[in-house]
Amino acid sequence: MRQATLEKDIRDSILDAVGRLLGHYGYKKMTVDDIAHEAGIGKGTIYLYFPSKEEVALGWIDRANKELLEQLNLITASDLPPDERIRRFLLTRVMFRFDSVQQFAQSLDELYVAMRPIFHARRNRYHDAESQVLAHALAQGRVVGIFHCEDENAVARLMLLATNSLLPYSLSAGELGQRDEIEAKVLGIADMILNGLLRRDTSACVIARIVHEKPE
Amino acid sequence: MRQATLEKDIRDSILDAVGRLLGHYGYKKMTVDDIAHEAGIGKGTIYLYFPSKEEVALGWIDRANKELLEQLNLITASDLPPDERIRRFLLTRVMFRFDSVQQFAQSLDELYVAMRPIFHARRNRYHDAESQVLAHALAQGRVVGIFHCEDENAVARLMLLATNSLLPYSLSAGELGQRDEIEAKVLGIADMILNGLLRRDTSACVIARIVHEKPE
DNA sequence: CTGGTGACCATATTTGTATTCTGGTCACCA
DNA sequence: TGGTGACCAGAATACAAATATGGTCACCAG
Repeated sequence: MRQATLEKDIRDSILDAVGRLLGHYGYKKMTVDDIAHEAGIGKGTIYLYFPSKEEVALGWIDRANKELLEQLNLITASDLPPDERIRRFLLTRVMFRFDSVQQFAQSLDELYVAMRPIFHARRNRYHDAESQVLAHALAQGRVVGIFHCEDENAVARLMLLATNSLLPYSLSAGELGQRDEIEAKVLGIADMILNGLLRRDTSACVIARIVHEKPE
Repeated sequence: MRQATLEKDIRDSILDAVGRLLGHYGYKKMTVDDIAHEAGIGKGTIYLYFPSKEEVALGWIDRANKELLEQLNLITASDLPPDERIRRFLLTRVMFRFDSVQQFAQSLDELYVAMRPIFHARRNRYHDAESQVLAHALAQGRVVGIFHCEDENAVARLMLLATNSLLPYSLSAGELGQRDEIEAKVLGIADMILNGLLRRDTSACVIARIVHEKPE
Protein backbone atom coordinates (compact mmCIF):
# COMPACT_ATOMS: atom_id res chain seq x y z
CA MET A 1 0.00 0.00 0.00
CA ARG A 2 2.74 2.46 0.92
CA GLN A 3 4.63 1.37 -2.18
CA ALA A 4 1.54 1.67 -4.32
CA THR A 5 0.73 5.02 -2.77
CA LEU A 6 4.19 6.40 -3.51
CA GLU A 7 3.98 5.06 -7.03
CA LYS A 8 0.60 6.74 -7.55
CA ASP A 9 2.04 9.99 -6.13
CA ILE A 10 4.84 10.00 -8.68
CA ARG A 11 2.45 9.19 -11.50
CA ASP A 12 0.11 12.00 -10.45
CA SER A 13 3.05 14.40 -10.06
CA ILE A 14 4.03 13.69 -13.64
CA LEU A 15 0.48 14.26 -14.84
CA ASP A 16 0.15 17.45 -12.80
CA ALA A 17 3.36 18.70 -14.38
CA VAL A 18 1.99 17.86 -17.84
CA GLY A 19 -1.13 19.90 -17.12
CA ARG A 20 0.90 22.94 -16.17
CA LEU A 21 3.26 22.66 -19.13
CA LEU A 22 0.54 22.05 -21.72
CA GLY A 23 -1.07 25.28 -20.60
CA HIS A 24 2.18 27.17 -21.15
CA TYR A 25 3.84 25.64 -24.19
CA GLY A 26 1.55 23.20 -25.90
CA TYR A 27 2.33 19.57 -26.70
CA LYS A 28 5.15 19.82 -29.22
CA LYS A 29 7.20 22.45 -27.39
CA MET A 30 6.87 20.58 -24.12
CA THR A 31 9.83 18.16 -23.79
CA VAL A 32 10.20 15.08 -21.62
CA ASP A 33 13.03 16.91 -19.90
CA ASP A 34 10.60 19.74 -19.13
CA ILE A 35 8.11 17.34 -17.62
CA ALA A 36 10.76 15.67 -15.47
CA HIS A 37 12.09 18.97 -14.23
CA GLU A 38 8.63 20.32 -13.49
CA ALA A 39 7.78 17.14 -11.57
CA GLY A 40 11.11 17.19 -9.73
CA ILE A 41 12.26 13.79 -10.99
CA GLY A 42 14.80 12.39 -13.49
CA LYS A 43 13.90 11.86 -17.13
CA GLY A 44 14.38 8.10 -16.87
CA THR A 45 11.71 8.01 -14.18
CA ILE A 46 9.08 9.16 -16.65
CA TYR A 47 9.73 5.94 -18.61
CA LEU A 48 9.19 3.78 -15.57
CA TYR A 49 5.57 4.97 -15.52
CA PHE A 50 4.80 5.68 -19.19
CA PRO A 51 6.03 3.99 -22.38
CA SER A 52 6.32 7.23 -24.36
CA LYS A 53 5.80 10.98 -24.36
CA GLU A 54 2.59 10.49 -26.23
CA GLU A 55 1.27 8.14 -23.56
CA VAL A 56 2.09 10.69 -20.91
CA ALA A 57 -0.15 13.21 -22.63
CA LEU A 58 -2.86 10.60 -23.11
CA GLY A 59 -2.51 9.66 -19.44
CA TRP A 60 -3.27 13.26 -18.54
CA ILE A 61 -6.40 13.17 -20.70
CA ASP A 62 -7.33 9.74 -19.28
CA ARG A 63 -7.13 11.07 -15.76
CA ALA A 64 -9.44 13.98 -16.55
CA ASN A 65 -11.93 11.63 -18.16
CA LYS A 66 -11.79 9.35 -15.11
CA GLU A 67 -12.68 12.31 -12.89
CA LEU A 68 -15.59 13.11 -15.17
CA LEU A 69 -16.82 9.53 -15.07
CA GLU A 70 -16.76 9.66 -11.26
CA GLN A 71 -18.92 12.78 -11.29
CA LEU A 72 -21.34 11.17 -13.73
CA ASN A 73 -21.58 8.10 -11.51
CA LEU A 74 -22.39 10.31 -8.53
CA ILE A 75 -25.19 11.97 -10.48
CA THR A 76 -26.63 8.60 -11.42
CA ALA A 77 -26.50 7.51 -7.79
CA SER A 78 -28.07 10.72 -6.50
CA ASP A 79 -31.56 11.29 -5.08
CA LEU A 80 -32.68 13.46 -7.97
CA PRO A 81 -35.69 12.34 -10.04
CA PRO A 82 -34.56 10.32 -13.07
CA ASP A 83 -35.34 13.01 -15.65
CA GLU A 84 -33.37 15.53 -13.63
CA ARG A 85 -30.49 13.06 -13.41
CA ILE A 86 -30.48 12.87 -17.21
CA ARG A 87 -30.37 16.65 -17.51
CA ARG A 88 -27.62 16.92 -14.94
CA PHE A 89 -25.67 14.06 -16.54
CA LEU A 90 -25.64 15.63 -19.99
CA LEU A 91 -24.89 19.07 -18.61
CA THR A 92 -21.98 17.85 -16.51
CA ARG A 93 -20.59 15.78 -19.36
CA VAL A 94 -20.35 18.82 -21.61
CA MET A 95 -19.53 21.57 -19.11
CA PHE A 96 -16.81 19.57 -17.33
CA ARG A 97 -14.96 19.34 -20.63
CA PHE A 98 -15.75 22.92 -21.58
CA ASP A 99 -14.29 24.15 -18.29
CA SER A 100 -11.30 21.81 -18.52
CA VAL A 101 -10.09 23.22 -21.83
CA GLN A 102 -10.53 26.88 -20.92
CA GLN A 103 -6.83 27.45 -20.36
CA PHE A 104 -5.67 25.07 -23.06
CA ALA A 105 -7.59 26.38 -26.03
CA GLN A 106 -4.88 26.32 -28.65
CA SER A 107 -2.58 23.73 -27.18
CA LEU A 108 -5.29 21.11 -27.00
CA ASP A 109 -6.12 21.69 -30.67
CA GLU A 110 -2.44 21.08 -31.43
CA LEU A 111 -2.43 18.01 -29.21
CA TYR A 112 -5.48 16.50 -30.98
CA VAL A 113 -3.87 17.17 -34.35
CA ALA A 114 -0.61 15.60 -33.22
CA MET A 115 -2.14 12.34 -32.04
CA ARG A 116 -5.45 12.21 -33.80
CA PRO A 117 -5.80 8.49 -34.61
CA ILE A 118 -4.95 7.17 -31.15
CA PHE A 119 -6.93 9.94 -29.49
CA HIS A 120 -9.96 9.10 -31.60
CA ALA A 121 -9.86 5.55 -30.23
CA ARG A 122 -9.51 6.84 -26.65
CA ARG A 123 -12.41 9.21 -27.09
CA ASN A 124 -14.59 6.33 -28.26
CA ARG A 125 -13.67 4.47 -25.09
CA TYR A 126 -14.54 7.44 -22.87
CA HIS A 127 -17.86 7.85 -24.61
CA ASP A 128 -18.64 4.12 -24.30
CA ALA A 129 -18.03 4.29 -20.56
CA GLU A 130 -20.22 7.38 -20.25
CA SER A 131 -22.89 5.70 -22.32
CA GLN A 132 -23.01 2.76 -19.91
CA VAL A 133 -23.49 5.08 -16.96
CA LEU A 134 -26.26 6.93 -18.76
CA ALA A 135 -27.95 3.65 -19.73
CA HIS A 136 -28.01 2.79 -16.05
CA ALA A 137 -29.75 6.07 -15.28
CA LEU A 138 -32.28 5.39 -18.04
CA ALA A 139 -32.96 1.91 -16.68
CA GLN A 140 -33.63 3.44 -13.26
CA GLY A 141 -36.17 5.76 -14.83
CA ARG A 142 -37.85 2.94 -16.69
CA VAL A 143 -38.14 0.87 -13.51
CA VAL A 144 -40.04 3.67 -11.72
CA GLY A 145 -42.16 4.29 -14.80
CA ILE A 146 -40.91 7.75 -15.84
CA PHE A 147 -39.31 6.72 -19.13
CA HIS A 148 -40.42 4.58 -21.98
CA CYS A 149 -37.56 3.18 -23.90
CA GLU A 150 -36.84 -0.40 -24.75
CA ASP A 151 -33.12 -0.36 -25.34
CA GLU A 152 -31.41 1.90 -22.78
CA ASN A 153 -27.99 1.21 -24.27
CA ALA A 154 -29.03 2.38 -27.72
CA VAL A 155 -30.87 5.42 -26.35
CA ALA A 156 -27.91 6.32 -24.14
CA ARG A 157 -25.55 6.25 -27.12
CA LEU A 158 -27.94 8.40 -29.15
CA MET A 159 -28.28 10.93 -26.33
CA LEU A 160 -24.51 11.30 -26.12
CA LEU A 161 -24.31 11.66 -29.90
CA ALA A 162 -26.97 14.35 -29.70
CA THR A 163 -24.78 16.46 -27.42
CA ASN A 164 -21.35 15.58 -28.84
CA SER A 165 -21.32 18.61 -31.13
CA LEU A 166 -21.00 20.77 -28.02
CA LEU A 167 -17.83 19.03 -26.85
CA PRO A 168 -14.55 20.93 -27.33
CA TYR A 169 -12.96 18.47 -29.75
CA SER A 170 -14.11 19.67 -33.12
CA LEU A 171 -14.53 23.25 -32.09
CA SER A 172 -12.25 25.18 -29.81
CA ALA A 173 -13.72 26.78 -26.72
CA GLY A 174 -13.82 30.10 -28.54
CA GLU A 175 -15.81 28.69 -31.43
CA LEU A 176 -18.23 26.93 -29.12
CA GLY A 177 -19.38 30.19 -27.61
CA GLN A 178 -20.07 31.52 -24.14
CA ARG A 179 -20.45 29.16 -21.23
CA ASP A 180 -24.07 30.10 -20.52
CA GLU A 181 -24.97 29.63 -24.18
CA ILE A 182 -23.49 26.13 -24.13
CA GLU A 183 -25.39 25.30 -20.95
CA ALA A 184 -28.66 26.50 -22.47
CA LYS A 185 -28.05 24.41 -25.58
CA VAL A 186 -27.30 21.25 -23.63
CA LEU A 187 -30.37 21.68 -21.46
CA GLY A 188 -32.44 22.55 -24.52
CA ILE A 189 -31.41 19.34 -26.27
CA ALA A 190 -31.97 17.34 -23.08
CA ASP A 191 -35.49 18.72 -22.65
CA MET A 192 -36.30 18.28 -26.33
CA ILE A 193 -35.28 14.61 -26.08
CA LEU A 194 -37.06 14.02 -22.79
CA ASN A 195 -40.32 15.68 -23.88
CA GLY A 196 -40.34 14.86 -27.59
CA LEU A 197 -42.02 16.91 -30.29
CA LEU A 198 -44.82 14.67 -31.39
CA ARG A 199 -48.03 15.19 -29.54
CA ARG A 200 -49.02 12.08 -27.74
CA ASP A 201 -52.78 12.32 -27.61
CA THR A 202 -53.37 9.56 -30.08
CA SER A 203 -56.67 10.68 -31.56
CA ALA A 204 -55.43 14.19 -32.29
CA CYS A 205 -52.43 12.75 -34.08
CA VAL A 206 -54.46 10.35 -36.19
CA ILE A 207 -56.90 13.09 -37.18
CA ALA A 208 -54.04 15.47 -37.88
CA ARG A 209 -52.36 12.91 -40.10
CA ILE A 210 -55.63 12.14 -41.93
CA VAL A 211 -56.34 15.84 -42.43
CA HIS A 212 -52.83 16.25 -43.73
CA GLU A 213 -53.15 13.41 -46.22
CA LYS A 214 -56.63 14.39 -47.48
CA PRO A 215 -56.35 15.63 -51.09
CA GLU A 216 -57.53 19.18 -51.64
CA MET B 1 -29.45 36.77 -69.74
CA ARG B 2 -27.01 35.38 -72.32
CA GLN B 3 -24.29 37.50 -70.71
CA ALA B 4 -25.31 36.37 -67.25
CA THR B 5 -25.56 32.79 -68.45
CA LEU B 6 -22.05 32.86 -69.91
CA GLU B 7 -20.73 34.43 -66.75
CA LYS B 8 -22.39 31.74 -64.63
CA ASP B 9 -20.92 29.05 -66.94
CA ILE B 10 -17.39 30.35 -66.38
CA ARG B 11 -17.93 30.58 -62.65
CA ASP B 12 -19.26 27.01 -62.54
CA SER B 13 -16.39 25.79 -64.74
CA ILE B 14 -13.95 27.23 -62.24
CA LEU B 15 -15.76 25.56 -59.33
CA ASP B 16 -15.99 22.24 -61.19
CA ALA B 17 -12.24 22.44 -61.77
CA VAL B 18 -11.68 23.11 -58.07
CA GLY B 19 -13.70 20.03 -57.15
CA ARG B 20 -11.58 17.82 -59.37
CA LEU B 21 -8.29 19.28 -58.19
CA LEU B 22 -9.13 19.19 -54.49
CA GLY B 23 -9.81 15.50 -54.85
CA HIS B 24 -6.38 14.97 -56.38
CA TYR B 25 -4.01 17.34 -54.62
CA GLY B 26 -5.68 18.99 -51.67
CA TYR B 27 -5.94 22.71 -51.07
CA LYS B 28 -2.33 23.78 -50.59
CA LYS B 29 -0.84 21.86 -53.50
CA MET B 30 -3.57 23.08 -55.84
CA THR B 31 -2.38 26.34 -57.48
CA VAL B 32 -4.38 29.08 -59.15
CA ASP B 33 -2.53 28.15 -62.32
CA ASP B 34 -3.78 24.58 -61.93
CA ILE B 35 -7.36 25.76 -61.56
CA ALA B 36 -7.13 27.99 -64.64
CA HIS B 37 -5.62 25.23 -66.74
CA GLU B 38 -8.16 22.66 -65.57
CA ALA B 39 -10.98 25.10 -66.37
CA GLY B 40 -9.48 26.02 -69.74
CA ILE B 41 -9.13 29.73 -68.97
CA GLY B 42 -6.35 32.21 -68.15
CA LYS B 43 -5.20 32.82 -64.60
CA GLY B 44 -6.33 36.44 -64.69
CA THR B 45 -9.85 35.27 -65.43
CA ILE B 46 -10.08 33.56 -62.04
CA TYR B 47 -9.66 37.01 -60.45
CA LEU B 48 -12.52 38.45 -62.44
CA TYR B 49 -14.85 36.08 -60.62
CA PHE B 50 -13.17 35.57 -57.23
CA PRO B 51 -11.12 37.95 -55.09
CA SER B 52 -8.64 35.30 -53.94
CA LYS B 53 -7.67 31.64 -54.05
CA GLU B 54 -9.26 31.17 -50.66
CA GLU B 55 -12.56 32.57 -51.90
CA VAL B 56 -12.48 30.18 -54.83
CA ALA B 57 -12.32 27.26 -52.42
CA LEU B 58 -15.05 28.76 -50.28
CA GLY B 59 -17.14 29.30 -53.40
CA TRP B 60 -16.92 25.60 -54.10
CA ILE B 61 -18.13 24.81 -50.59
CA ASP B 62 -20.84 27.50 -50.88
CA ARG B 63 -22.14 25.91 -54.06
CA ALA B 64 -22.39 22.49 -52.43
CA ASN B 65 -24.25 23.95 -49.49
CA LYS B 66 -26.62 25.75 -51.85
CA GLU B 67 -27.44 22.44 -53.52
CA LEU B 68 -28.10 20.92 -50.12
CA LEU B 69 -30.39 23.77 -49.14
CA GLU B 70 -32.37 23.23 -52.35
CA GLN B 71 -32.87 19.56 -51.48
CA LEU B 72 -33.94 20.47 -47.95
CA ASN B 73 -36.45 22.97 -49.32
CA LEU B 74 -37.88 20.27 -51.59
CA ILE B 75 -38.33 17.96 -48.61
CA THR B 76 -40.12 20.67 -46.68
CA ALA B 77 -42.43 21.30 -49.65
CA SER B 78 -43.14 17.60 -50.21
CA ASP B 79 -46.34 15.65 -49.53
CA LEU B 80 -44.80 13.57 -46.77
CA PRO B 81 -46.36 13.75 -43.28
CA PRO B 82 -44.59 16.40 -41.18
CA ASP B 83 -42.79 13.93 -38.90
CA GLU B 84 -41.48 12.05 -41.95
CA ARG B 85 -40.31 15.37 -43.42
CA ILE B 86 -38.32 15.98 -40.26
CA ARG B 87 -36.68 12.57 -40.48
CA ARG B 88 -35.92 13.02 -44.15
CA PHE B 89 -34.63 16.56 -43.58
CA LEU B 90 -32.13 15.51 -40.90
CA LEU B 91 -31.08 12.44 -42.84
CA THR B 92 -30.47 14.39 -46.04
CA ARG B 93 -28.63 17.13 -44.20
CA VAL B 94 -26.09 14.67 -42.79
CA MET B 95 -25.85 12.14 -45.63
CA PHE B 96 -25.49 14.78 -48.36
CA ARG B 97 -22.39 16.04 -46.61
CA PHE B 98 -21.15 12.56 -45.79
CA ASP B 99 -21.40 11.57 -49.45
CA SER B 100 -19.86 14.84 -50.62
CA VAL B 101 -16.63 14.34 -48.69
CA GLN B 102 -16.15 10.68 -49.58
CA GLN B 103 -13.46 11.41 -52.13
CA PHE B 104 -11.99 14.36 -50.27
CA ALA B 105 -11.39 12.85 -46.87
CA GLN B 106 -7.90 14.14 -46.20
CA SER B 107 -7.90 17.20 -48.42
CA LEU B 108 -11.00 18.63 -46.78
CA ASP B 109 -9.39 18.23 -43.35
CA GLU B 110 -6.43 20.20 -44.69
CA LEU B 111 -8.74 22.77 -46.21
CA TYR B 112 -10.62 23.30 -42.92
CA VAL B 113 -7.31 23.66 -41.08
CA ALA B 114 -6.04 26.16 -43.63
CA MET B 115 -9.02 28.48 -43.43
CA ARG B 116 -10.61 27.61 -40.15
CA PRO B 117 -11.79 31.02 -38.87
CA ILE B 118 -13.51 32.13 -42.06
CA PHE B 119 -14.88 28.66 -42.66
CA HIS B 120 -16.34 28.59 -39.16
CA ALA B 121 -18.30 31.74 -39.96
CA ARG B 122 -19.53 30.26 -43.26
CA ARG B 123 -20.61 27.07 -41.55
CA ASN B 124 -22.66 29.08 -39.09
CA ARG B 125 -24.36 30.77 -42.02
CA TYR B 126 -25.16 27.45 -43.69
CA HIS B 127 -26.58 26.07 -40.48
CA ASP B 128 -28.67 29.19 -39.90
CA ALA B 129 -30.20 28.83 -43.35
CA GLU B 130 -30.90 25.15 -42.76
CA SER B 131 -32.40 25.96 -39.37
CA GLN B 132 -34.88 28.36 -40.99
CA VAL B 133 -36.01 25.69 -43.43
CA LEU B 134 -36.45 23.19 -40.62
CA ALA B 135 -38.37 25.72 -38.54
CA HIS B 136 -40.75 26.06 -41.45
CA ALA B 137 -41.30 22.30 -41.50
CA LEU B 138 -41.94 22.35 -37.74
CA ALA B 139 -44.45 25.15 -38.11
CA GLN B 140 -46.30 23.12 -40.74
CA GLY B 141 -46.50 20.22 -38.32
CA ARG B 142 -47.78 22.43 -35.53
CA VAL B 143 -50.49 23.88 -37.77
CA VAL B 144 -51.89 20.41 -38.54
CA GLY B 145 -51.58 19.41 -34.89
CA ILE B 146 -48.82 16.78 -35.11
CA PHE B 147 -46.19 18.70 -33.15
CA HIS B 148 -46.24 20.58 -29.94
CA CYS B 149 -43.52 23.15 -29.75
CA GLU B 150 -43.80 26.82 -29.07
CA ASP B 151 -40.67 28.20 -30.59
CA GLU B 152 -39.96 26.45 -33.90
CA ASN B 153 -36.82 28.49 -34.46
CA ALA B 154 -35.30 27.43 -31.16
CA VAL B 155 -36.32 23.80 -31.64
CA ALA B 156 -34.97 23.78 -35.18
CA ARG B 157 -31.58 25.04 -33.98
CA LEU B 158 -31.50 22.42 -31.23
CA MET B 159 -32.36 19.64 -33.67
CA LEU B 160 -29.50 20.63 -35.95
CA LEU B 161 -27.15 20.80 -32.96
CA ALA B 162 -28.30 17.33 -31.96
CA THR B 163 -27.12 15.93 -35.29
CA ASN B 164 -24.08 18.15 -35.89
CA SER B 165 -21.70 15.62 -34.35
CA LEU B 166 -22.38 13.38 -37.34
CA LEU B 167 -21.27 16.00 -39.85
CA PRO B 168 -17.85 15.49 -41.45
CA TYR B 169 -16.24 18.65 -40.06
CA SER B 170 -14.80 17.51 -36.77
CA LEU B 171 -14.39 13.92 -37.82
CA SER B 172 -13.23 12.71 -41.16
CA ALA B 173 -15.45 10.32 -43.08
CA GLY B 174 -13.31 7.42 -41.88
CA GLU B 175 -13.72 8.33 -38.24
CA LEU B 176 -17.46 8.80 -38.61
CA GLY B 177 -17.95 5.20 -39.61
CA GLN B 178 -19.89 3.32 -42.26
CA ARG B 179 -22.63 5.02 -44.21
CA ASP B 180 -25.41 2.77 -42.93
CA GLU B 181 -24.27 3.28 -39.35
CA ILE B 182 -24.45 7.06 -39.81
CA GLU B 183 -27.93 6.76 -41.32
CA ALA B 184 -29.11 4.64 -38.40
CA LYS B 185 -27.71 7.15 -35.93
CA VAL B 186 -29.36 10.13 -37.61
CA LEU B 187 -32.70 8.37 -37.78
CA GLY B 188 -32.28 7.17 -34.20
CA ILE B 189 -31.70 10.71 -32.96
CA ALA B 190 -34.60 11.97 -35.08
CA ASP B 191 -36.99 9.38 -33.66
CA MET B 192 -35.77 9.91 -30.11
CA ILE B 193 -36.46 13.66 -30.47
CA LEU B 194 -39.80 13.17 -32.16
CA ASN B 195 -41.08 10.59 -29.66
CA GLY B 196 -39.35 11.74 -26.48
CA LEU B 197 -38.40 9.55 -23.55
CA LEU B 198 -40.73 10.71 -20.85
CA ARG B 199 -43.98 8.87 -20.71
CA ARG B 200 -46.83 11.20 -21.32
CA ASP B 201 -49.71 9.62 -19.41
CA THR B 202 -49.77 12.24 -16.72
CA SER B 203 -51.07 10.16 -13.82
CA ALA B 204 -48.45 7.45 -14.28
CA CYS B 205 -45.74 10.07 -14.27
CA VAL B 206 -46.96 11.80 -11.15
CA ILE B 207 -47.28 8.50 -9.31
CA ALA B 208 -43.88 7.40 -10.55
CA ARG B 209 -42.31 10.63 -9.32
CA ILE B 210 -44.06 10.37 -5.94
CA VAL B 211 -43.00 6.74 -5.54
CA HIS B 212 -39.49 7.76 -6.41
CA GLU B 213 -39.38 10.56 -3.87
CA LYS B 214 -41.04 8.62 -1.05
CA PRO B 215 -38.46 7.94 1.69
CA GLU B 216 -37.88 4.28 2.42
C1' DC C 1 18.36 -5.42 -4.40
C1' DT C 2 15.68 -2.03 -6.73
C1' DG C 3 13.86 2.12 -8.38
C1' DG C 4 15.71 6.51 -9.81
C1' DT C 5 18.94 8.76 -12.59
C1' DG C 6 21.37 11.45 -16.34
C1' DA C 7 25.01 10.47 -19.98
C1' DC C 8 24.52 8.85 -24.29
C1' DC C 9 22.91 8.04 -29.11
C1' DA C 10 20.03 7.76 -33.19
C1' DT C 11 16.93 10.47 -35.11
C1' DA C 12 14.16 14.54 -35.39
C1' DT C 13 13.95 19.33 -35.59
C1' DT C 14 15.64 23.88 -36.28
C1' DT C 15 18.31 27.35 -38.54
C1' DG C 16 20.34 29.64 -42.33
C1' DT C 17 20.91 30.20 -47.20
C1' DA C 18 19.96 29.72 -51.99
C1' DT C 19 16.65 28.66 -55.27
C1' DT C 20 12.16 28.05 -57.02
C1' DC C 21 7.30 28.71 -56.92
C1' DT C 22 2.93 31.11 -56.56
C1' DG C 23 -0.87 34.48 -55.45
C1' DG C 24 -2.22 38.40 -57.20
C1' DT C 25 -1.66 42.48 -60.53
C1' DC C 26 -2.18 44.91 -64.74
C1' DA C 27 -0.88 46.48 -69.54
C1' DC C 28 -1.98 44.54 -73.72
C1' DC C 29 -5.06 42.68 -77.20
C1' DA C 30 -8.63 40.01 -79.98
C1' DT D 1 -14.41 45.09 -72.87
C1' DG D 2 -13.47 40.83 -70.89
C1' DG D 3 -9.74 37.56 -71.14
C1' DT D 4 -4.99 36.90 -70.86
C1' DG D 5 -0.15 35.66 -69.39
C1' DA D 6 4.26 38.29 -68.24
C1' DC D 7 5.70 40.09 -64.20
C1' DC D 8 6.92 40.77 -59.23
C1' DA D 9 6.99 40.57 -54.11
C1' DG D 10 6.77 37.41 -50.96
C1' DA D 11 6.03 32.53 -49.76
C1' DA D 12 7.59 28.01 -49.98
C1' DT D 13 10.95 24.49 -50.83
C1' DA D 14 15.43 22.16 -50.88
C1' DC D 15 19.58 21.36 -48.78
C1' DA D 16 23.32 21.37 -45.45
C1' DA D 17 24.87 22.25 -40.92
C1' DA D 18 23.90 22.72 -36.23
C1' DT D 19 21.13 21.74 -32.36
C1' DA D 20 17.54 19.41 -29.77
C1' DT D 21 15.05 15.52 -28.05
C1' DG D 22 12.74 10.88 -27.27
C1' DG D 23 14.04 6.92 -25.52
C1' DT D 24 17.72 3.66 -23.55
C1' DC D 25 20.49 1.65 -20.07
C1' DA D 26 24.69 1.19 -17.01
C1' DC D 27 25.42 3.04 -12.73
C1' DC D 28 24.34 4.05 -7.93
C1' DA D 29 22.14 5.63 -3.45
C1' DG D 30 19.13 4.14 -0.21
